[in-house]
Amino acid sequence: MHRVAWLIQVEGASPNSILAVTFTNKAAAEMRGRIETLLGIPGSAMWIGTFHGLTHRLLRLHWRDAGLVQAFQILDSEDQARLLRKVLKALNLDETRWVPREILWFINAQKDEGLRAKHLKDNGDPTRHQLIRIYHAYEEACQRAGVVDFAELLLRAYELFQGNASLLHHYRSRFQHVLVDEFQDTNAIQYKWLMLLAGPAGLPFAVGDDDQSIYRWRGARVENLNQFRRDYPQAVLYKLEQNYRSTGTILKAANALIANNAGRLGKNLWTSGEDGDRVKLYAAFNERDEADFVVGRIRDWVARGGSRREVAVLYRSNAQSRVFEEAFLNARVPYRVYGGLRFFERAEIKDALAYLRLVASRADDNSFERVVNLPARGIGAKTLDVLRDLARVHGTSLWHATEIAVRESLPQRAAAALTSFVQLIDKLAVEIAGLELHEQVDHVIGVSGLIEHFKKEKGERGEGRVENLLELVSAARGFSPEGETDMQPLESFLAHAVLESGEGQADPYADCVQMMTLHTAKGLEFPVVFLAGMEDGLFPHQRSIADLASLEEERRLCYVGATRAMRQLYITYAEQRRLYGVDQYGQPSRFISELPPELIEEIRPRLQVSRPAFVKRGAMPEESPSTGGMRMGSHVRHGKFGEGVVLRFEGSGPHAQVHVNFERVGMKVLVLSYANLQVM
DNA sequence: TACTATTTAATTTTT
DNA sequence: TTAAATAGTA
Repeated sequence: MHRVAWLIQVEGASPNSILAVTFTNKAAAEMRGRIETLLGIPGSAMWIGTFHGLTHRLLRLHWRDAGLVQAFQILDSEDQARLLRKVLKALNLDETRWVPREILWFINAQKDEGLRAKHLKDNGDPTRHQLIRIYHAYEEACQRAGVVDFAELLLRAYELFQGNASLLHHYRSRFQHVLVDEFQDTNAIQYKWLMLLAGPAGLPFAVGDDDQSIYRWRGARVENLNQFRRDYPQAVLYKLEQNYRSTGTILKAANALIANNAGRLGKNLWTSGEDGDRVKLYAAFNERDEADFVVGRIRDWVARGGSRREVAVLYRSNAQSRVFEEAFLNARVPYRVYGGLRFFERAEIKDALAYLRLVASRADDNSFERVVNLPARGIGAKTLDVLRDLARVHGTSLWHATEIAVRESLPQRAAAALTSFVQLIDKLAVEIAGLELHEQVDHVIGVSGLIEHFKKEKGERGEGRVENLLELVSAARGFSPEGETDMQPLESFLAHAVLESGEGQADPYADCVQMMTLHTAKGLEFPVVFLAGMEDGLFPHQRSIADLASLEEERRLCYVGATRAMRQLYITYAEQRRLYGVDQYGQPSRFISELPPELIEEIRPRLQVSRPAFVKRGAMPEESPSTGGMRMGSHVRHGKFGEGVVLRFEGSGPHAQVHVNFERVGMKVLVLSYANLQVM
C-alpha cells in the first residue's frame, strides 16, 4: 500500500496505471480502503481486486474477443460438480469408476496449469485418455451453456491477452505498475497472466513469503518466486526480517521449526521487543479435556482484563471445531467460527438465486434443474430424463425442451406440472420488470413458493432458512455494483454472489473468541493463540506424512499458525481422541519436538477427566485428591495386585475411579481414594 | 412421486 | 459423528 502511495505521490504515477492483485475479497477491500485513507483520493481509478475479480472484469469488457456470450454466468464449485455429473451421465460413464470429485480435481489442475484438453496427450494411458475425453466434453458443455468456472476466468483472460496483440498492448501500456500480494500463492496460470500483462520491460512488484506457502495442493507454486527473479534479473530482493508482531520467544520457536524445511529462500525473524512468556504445552487426556483447558485459560485471560476477540483457537481441520463449540457453549463463552459454509453457498440462497437466474436467462440449465421441482410440484426424475434427452437431441436448453415435451411426449400430469412451472417463471419475469433489485428478490422468493416451502421444514432449521432468504433481500438492498459496468443490477448482483461468496461480516465488533482452521488464519494476528490438536496424524495430517513435500507444507502451516500469536502461544494435544466416532490414541505431533525445549513450558494436566459433561458444574473439585502426577499410561503399583498401567479415569471427587490393567491379574476398576496407588 | 431409512465415506480453501 | 447420497416404501 505504501508502494502505491509512493508511486503516486513521489513518482507521479497516474492512479490509472496501477493494478494491484490479491487472493481474497477481504484483502482487496482492505487494500483499497487503506490506499484511499493514505492518499485521500478515491481508489476507483485503480484496478484493485482478486485475480478472479479482475479477470472477470476483463472478460465482461471483452466478452466477444474472449469467445463468450455477453450474459455468461460463473459457476461456483458446486455448480461445476453438478455440470460435470451431467456430462458424465451423457457420456454414459459409471460414477463409481469415474468419480466426479477426482475428475473435477483433474480438470481444475489442468486449467491451473494453463492446459486445455486439446493440449493434453494420453501417452497411451487409457485412464488418462478417458479423463481427457471427459475434459473435452466438459469444455463443450460449458461453452454451450455459456458458463465459466473459476479456473476458466483466469485461463480465458490469459488466452485473451495471448491471442490479441492490440488488446494486450493497450493494457500493457495502461498498467505500468503491476503489484501482487501473497505471491507464493500464485499458480502457473496466474503467473503467466501477470507476466504477459507486465511485459518483459515491465516493473512488477511482488510481496510474498515462501515459508507461508500453504496452498501447493491447489496449484500454488512457490517456485514462482525464483522464476520471477529469473524473468526479471534486474529485480531487487528485500527481506523483511524484523517482526513487529510477536514476542522473541515465539519468533525463536517459529524459526527453529521452519529451519527443518529444505530449499527455503531463507530468513530469520527477529524483534527488538521483549522475549515474553514461554510457549505453553498442554497434554490433554482427550479432546474434551483439551477443550476444557482452552476454555479455562480463556476465562483466566478475560478475568485478567483481556478481551475474547483477542483469542484465537486454531486447528487443522474443520471437524475439530465441534468439541470446542460444545465446550464454549457449556461455559457460556461467546465464540465465532470462521469458515464452513458461506452465505451465498447455502442451499436456500442458491435456490433463490437459481430462480432469479432463470428469470434473467431461461437457457440456464443448471438453475432450471435446481428449482424445477422445488417446492415439489410433481416433476420427478423420469420427466427430467425425458427433458434432458430432448434437449440433447435438439441441441437446445431444457427450458426450450419443455415446450417440445409438453406438445409431444409426456403424460398428462407431468405436462400440466411443467406448464405451470413455465408460466410461473414467465409471470415472475413480467412482474419484476422495472422493480428495484431488492423488490425483485423479495417478490421472487415469495411467489416462487420458496418461503412457504422452507417454513414447512420442521424445527429451527426451517426458520433459519427463511431468515436467510429475508437476509438475501437486505443484501440486495445494500448492494451497489462497482466498476464501470453496463450490466443490469440483477445480473451484476448474481455475478457478485458467485465471486464473493459472502464471508458474513456479521458484527465484527462482537467480543467473541475466534475459531478457525490454520489456513483461514493466514494474514491475521491475535494476542493469544491456541494451536489445538497437535498430534501426528491430525497435524501433520495422516495423508501428508508419507510424502516429504507435503510434510514440509504441513510444517509451513504450523509456522503460519505459530506466527499468528503476538504475546501468548499455547500448544495442546490429546492422548486420546474420538474422531469420526472412533477412539484413537495418537502421538504428540513431531512438530512439537522440533521446538527448542527451553522455549517450552509444560503444563501438567489436572486429574479428573473422562466425562466432564456428566458432572454438575461446581461439583468439580479444583484439585483432585492424591493423584500425585498420575495420568493415563502411568505405571502404578498396588499393594495387592502388583504393577499395572493406568488406562482411564472416571468421575471426580471422592468417588473418582481409575481403570488399571495389571500385569498379573488384568483389568481392575478401583476407587482412587482407597486404592493407594503408587506412581512408578 | 414424495418421503423415510440406510449406507457410505471423511484435509486444508478462495474464487 | 455426521452429512450426503442412495435405496426402499407409502
